[in-house]
Amino acid sequence: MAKREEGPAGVLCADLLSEQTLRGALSALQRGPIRFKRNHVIACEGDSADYIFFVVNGVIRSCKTFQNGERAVVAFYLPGDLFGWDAETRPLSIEAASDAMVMLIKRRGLSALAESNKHLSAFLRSTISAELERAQEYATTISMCARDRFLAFLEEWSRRSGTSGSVRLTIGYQDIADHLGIKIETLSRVITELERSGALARVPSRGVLTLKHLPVVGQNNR
Amino acid sequence: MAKREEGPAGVLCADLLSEQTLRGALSALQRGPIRFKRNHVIACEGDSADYIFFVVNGVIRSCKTFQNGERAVVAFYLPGDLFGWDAETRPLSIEAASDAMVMLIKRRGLSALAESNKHLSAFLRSTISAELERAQEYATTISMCARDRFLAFLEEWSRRSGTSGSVRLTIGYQDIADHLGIKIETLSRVITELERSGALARVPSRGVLTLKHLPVVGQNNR
DNA sequence: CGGTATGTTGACAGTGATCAAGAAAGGTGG
DNA sequence: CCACCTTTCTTGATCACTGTCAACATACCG
Repeated sequence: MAKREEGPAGVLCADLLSEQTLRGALSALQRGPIRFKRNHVIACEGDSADYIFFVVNGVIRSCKTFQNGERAVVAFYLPGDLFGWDAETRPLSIEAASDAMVMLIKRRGLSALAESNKHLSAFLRSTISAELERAQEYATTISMCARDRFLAFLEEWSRRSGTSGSVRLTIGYQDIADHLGIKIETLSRVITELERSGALARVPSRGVLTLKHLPVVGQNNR
Repeated sequence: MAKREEGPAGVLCADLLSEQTLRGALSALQRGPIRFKRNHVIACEGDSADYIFFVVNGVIRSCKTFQNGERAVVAFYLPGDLFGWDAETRPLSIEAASDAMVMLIKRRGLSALAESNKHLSAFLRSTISAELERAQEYATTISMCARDRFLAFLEEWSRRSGTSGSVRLTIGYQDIADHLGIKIETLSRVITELERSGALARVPSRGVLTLKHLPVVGQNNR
């Protein structure tokens, strides 16, 4: 589960690659990788969902923007993640949370391919299941206070990005705040306070947080 | 999408039933329906997930209980819902939020069946996808104020239960509050205030809320 | 170098949590 | 059917956390 930035062709999953025909069929369905700059909107809420996405590098966010300008960042996708397997029309917009490279895969084509290939079919099911489980774990933070939401986020980010000890946050605070459902000022204060209490060390250079110790999450609520 | 309480055998999906062999194979995998009383714990967090569940009637909740006794209700499942397709071990506990009848289906068996039946395979994928989409829609409420969270909940409940105009809440306020990440006192106040302002009418009898009009959700945040 | 985007800090206000008490509803046994 | 008990919901007073507004600091970029 370490790094999976394997480049254009050999994409989806090591197991799947062993099948020569599948590999060929897949490469016929995919476009890219395409480069996106930070904050570029890759797909809009309401668009027809013709493609699913594979993150080669960078971070993608899926989010909803409300009429009043507020925004909820529902999820982040990291290198190796396959996502966007939604309904016919996208319920959320897909945007680059950092400079990123993304591969696009035809949804219908992949769907058809899954009909005839049971490995692919099982793989897709487990991929979606895993995302559902993450979404549900995220949902358990709804009753937590700002500090615990951030710690839960850090924990998940650390786990998913495969790093240990130090966590490199390559996305902006605004994105994190919108993901946690708190304001950026509150996020800033939380981080400052964690640093002051010695739970966290901030490396001055480039968005790198080093966590020294994680206080238990889920003890306090709002 | 109306009522789907079709009883033991003819369970999963109308399309699937047309296949005689599938029907037979499925009935070999399922147990039940089993009756559970309100608050009965059907499966615990950490248990191995040998079965998935099909709700025949009543309401099931999946939730996480924290060390401090706080609880987060991640999702409710209504009659017709198929769920519990998690990892090997359950990330959440499964409990009856009202008196309910549930069918249990062997996970491994269904998984094996899906390998050889592409309709079932596609059906499972779309079922999980739909749940993911609901979880993500739910996630967009994380930044909302108590009132808007409740309204979003009512909207979803109304849509999913297939009623229009009047919504019958067959579950307790505590469950709803824990689902929305607010305290029961706050929930009570929100409902009282909505009623006072004329947005909602409460039918005195038995947990039946009649909604007259839904104010726009997502305008205010906390 | 200046300008814009991003993050930090302070003062204050508002929402929701907490604590406490009471009311209403459901269930049980007489 | 009523008395009693338990559970669930309601309401009030107070407090803590987080949002808001504003000013400033810092980093980034042409």
